Amino acid sequence: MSHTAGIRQTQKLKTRQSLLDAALGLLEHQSLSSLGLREVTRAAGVTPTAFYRHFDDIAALGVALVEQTLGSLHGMIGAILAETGDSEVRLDRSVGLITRHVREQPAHFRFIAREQHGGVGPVREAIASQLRLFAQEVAAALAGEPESRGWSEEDLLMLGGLYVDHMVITASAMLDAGPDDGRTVAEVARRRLRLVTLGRLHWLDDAS
Amino acid sequence: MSHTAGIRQTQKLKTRQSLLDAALGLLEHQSLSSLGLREVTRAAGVTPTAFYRHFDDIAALGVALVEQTLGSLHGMIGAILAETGDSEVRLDRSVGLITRHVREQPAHFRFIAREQHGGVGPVREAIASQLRLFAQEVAAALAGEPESRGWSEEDLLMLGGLYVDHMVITASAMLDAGPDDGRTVAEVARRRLRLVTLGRLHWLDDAS
DNA sequence: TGTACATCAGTGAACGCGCGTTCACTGATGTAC
DNA sequence: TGTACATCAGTGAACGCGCGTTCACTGATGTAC
Repeated sequence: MSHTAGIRQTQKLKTRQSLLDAALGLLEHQSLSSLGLREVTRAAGVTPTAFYRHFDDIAALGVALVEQTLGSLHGMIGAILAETGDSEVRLDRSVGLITRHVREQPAHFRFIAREQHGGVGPVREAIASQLRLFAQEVAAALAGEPESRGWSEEDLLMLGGLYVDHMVITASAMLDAGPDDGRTVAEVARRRLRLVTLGRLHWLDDAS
Repeated sequence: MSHTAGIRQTQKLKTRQSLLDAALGLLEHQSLSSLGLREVTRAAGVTPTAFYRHFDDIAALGVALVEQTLGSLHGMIGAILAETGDSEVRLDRSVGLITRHVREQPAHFRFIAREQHGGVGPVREAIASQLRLFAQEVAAALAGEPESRGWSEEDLLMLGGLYVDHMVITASAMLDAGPDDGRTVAEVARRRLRLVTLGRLHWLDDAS
């Protein structure tokens, strides 16, 4: 009933986090379905059997990793879109923000890009579910803008999904590119966003 | 020096194809990096050692699979875009063609979607290289259209890449969707394409 | 505060199993004359 | 066409290895009185 965490629980959470961190590190150069339980515990500095105190199997660890990785990004989208100002400026900031996040936490984005269509069902579903949430958040943010007057909810969700997919693609391209090609990737991402935004502005031009 | 294939070579190619087919089948429910050599040979009906007569390792088989899978799709894009007529009709046909291909050869598309960002480097590179080629083909086809007057080569390539990425996303969404949701996926894909096409038509509207 | 017992995160040994790779081989196919 | 030899795709046994999972355990932390 106490609200402060006991020593035991604190230590347990620390070990759990070690497992997650170790796994994320290892996943930078391989995919989840080839990640071994012993490999993870070895990197985390615990015995293989300790793993079972925290997760049923590697797939369960993967799902936890998805939630931790994408959960921390909620709100980030709203923050970008809430900004006012010239659309070109906002566009620059959006791309810049993605670039920065990818450079700061490459392993997180690599993991999501890799497992979005990877071989582990529960993880795929967890990612799809989170990305659907993101698309809804974007749609909700777009709905409040004057440019969205007259848009159906369905179309807003379509556009939100388009932006989210674009972000994932951009992040993935950033990761594949060397540090030199990063600028090129960002520039192409900016142009794509510009084109999509143009399409958005003319979506209701002609109902015939 | 003979131009007709000998019995030996014919048989060897047949076995090689068995290995590729068996692997593709197994990859429907797992990713390449967790695919075992023995697993493949077992499914193909040959001994494990026979594998080495055809490929150095599983990664090499993966690269061959990429070439076989994506190589057969070249030209398909040109065929769509070469069609004349109302843009709405062309758009419908494009989505319809993807839908059909995905339904006919789900394993091929699943493989590409999964390994595009998968854990096997050489395979990722082979896919990226093929998709770059597709983007160039699309750009070349677009260049011939009146709507592309005044477009820089760079922008055409950007748009080509956008279309290709969109196709991959659509194919992947098709695969994830049940047969019932297929219509919804196709409808959303159509709207996205429409929006991108709208953006294309207004790309040069305002140079200020 | 002190004591006696319960809980449970992490240990370490043990298991059976399938893996990738090696090696010497077989016998059908190909080639030279 | 027939013969003698070379090639080489596929075989089958054997290897050492790391895997996931089980089990009984230890000892620090938590709890009841």
